[in-house]
Amino acid sequence: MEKLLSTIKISVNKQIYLKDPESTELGKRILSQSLEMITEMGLEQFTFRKLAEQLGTAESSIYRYFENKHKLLIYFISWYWSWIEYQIVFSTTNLAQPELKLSTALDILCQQRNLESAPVNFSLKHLHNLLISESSKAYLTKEVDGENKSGFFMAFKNVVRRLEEIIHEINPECLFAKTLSSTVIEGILHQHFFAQHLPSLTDCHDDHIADKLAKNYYTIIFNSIKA
Amino acid sequence: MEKLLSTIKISVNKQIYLKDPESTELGKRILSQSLEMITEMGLEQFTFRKLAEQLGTAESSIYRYFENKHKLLIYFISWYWSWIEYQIVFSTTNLAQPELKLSTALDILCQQRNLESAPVNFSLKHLHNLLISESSKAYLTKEVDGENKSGFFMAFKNVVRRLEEIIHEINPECLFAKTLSSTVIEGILHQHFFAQHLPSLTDCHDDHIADKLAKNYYTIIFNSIKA
DNA sequence: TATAGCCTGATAGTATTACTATTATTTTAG
DNA sequence: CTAAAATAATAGTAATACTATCAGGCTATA
Repeated sequence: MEKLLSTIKISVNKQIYLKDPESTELGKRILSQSLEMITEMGLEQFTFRKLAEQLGTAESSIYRYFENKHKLLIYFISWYWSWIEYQIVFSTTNLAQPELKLSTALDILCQQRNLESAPVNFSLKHLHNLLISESSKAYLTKEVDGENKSGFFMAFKNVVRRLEEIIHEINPECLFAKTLSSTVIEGILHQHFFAQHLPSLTDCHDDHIADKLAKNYYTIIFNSIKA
Repeated sequence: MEKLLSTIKISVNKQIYLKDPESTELGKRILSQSLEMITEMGLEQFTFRKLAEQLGTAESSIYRYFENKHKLLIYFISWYWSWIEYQIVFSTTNLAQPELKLSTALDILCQQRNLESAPVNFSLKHLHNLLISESSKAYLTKEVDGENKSGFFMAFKNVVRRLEEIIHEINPECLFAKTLSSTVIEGILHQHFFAQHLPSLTDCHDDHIADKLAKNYYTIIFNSIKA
């Protein structure tokens, strides 16, 4: 899997950026440095000015890659879900039992599997933390309808659809597979956040959190659709 | 119930505001007008300056009630969950069957029951929309730990605990009641948002959405904890 | 009835943010 | 080697998120 992963490239909707950041050295530095800064200081405190300072470049150079920090956020989120989808498809294709597909997909969604083999220069650990803390902000805006039309949330919707399909393989009669799928996928991220900051809202704590989350959500999905 | 509701007052943690907005005419106007403006233009576009303009007052007068718009958001969210908790407790106490408690609590959480009897001058419909679109932003910040220590999220945590208790009444052995409860409560709000803006992520659409949500989440919870 | 104090409204000011524009310099490609 | 593209440096603007000051009106108590 590692070898294959090093040959594929996750591609992101071209409307999200002005200039492909993966295509130049500066672009790559923008990605890795901004990811680190956003996870460290939070999206609200992060600005292109601070990023330019850290990179020893000009604000205007960054604006040539991304219109604003919201688009940069969407870029990371889109990249993340494309990568998750790739892993789910790669790991579940050819599995005979749909139950095994479900547990495999959940392992991937909960980051139970190894992260360290994707073909990028930025930190996947940081990316996961970005998703945990910031991803809801990407769509909870007044611009959501326009951005949805532009396909900015396609990668996320594709992952929801993949899980939905696995659910329907287990029980084709299930009438709430979309709701269950999106609830669980969002829920996993929020539970990570709760474990770090609001622990009374979750049963899944620091140690082996990915394992616990994957098991609990497996039970929730599997039992929900069995009746 | 209506009579009783008109005599109780939902109280909000005093650290959230500088001066109780329910205590003066201006304060009440701040609440109802800001609620309308936030749901209309979104939290990001909403400013105290615009609010002051609409109210025909000065920005500085508003700052005497709330430190900033984040605190105002927390005020509304806190008020909302206190009110939901009140309704859940009021409606489920003395019910014999825990399954009925569950469906009652879910009806309330999904807004399946009548909203129009709470003792306030602001719109509960707008408040619900505020929660749908903005509530996650209250805690997805770098200040979450400090604000949690100050008790700003207590009202929300209480509601999660109420649902958790009902789940444990149905099955005291359930090992993931907190996760299930917080996932469903957050999920309900997000499903409302998806129905409005990202419909491919939900099975619950416009017509009778509250009813569908309540039924689906009842099935999800009930089956999850039965095994 | 006087007076002290609080609330409000008006005005002004500051630091920061989120950009846009211009131009000079460096890098790269043919 | 030259043209074009990319970058860096500088400057500037409108808006935001406040903070500070002060005058006028109303209100509670002595």
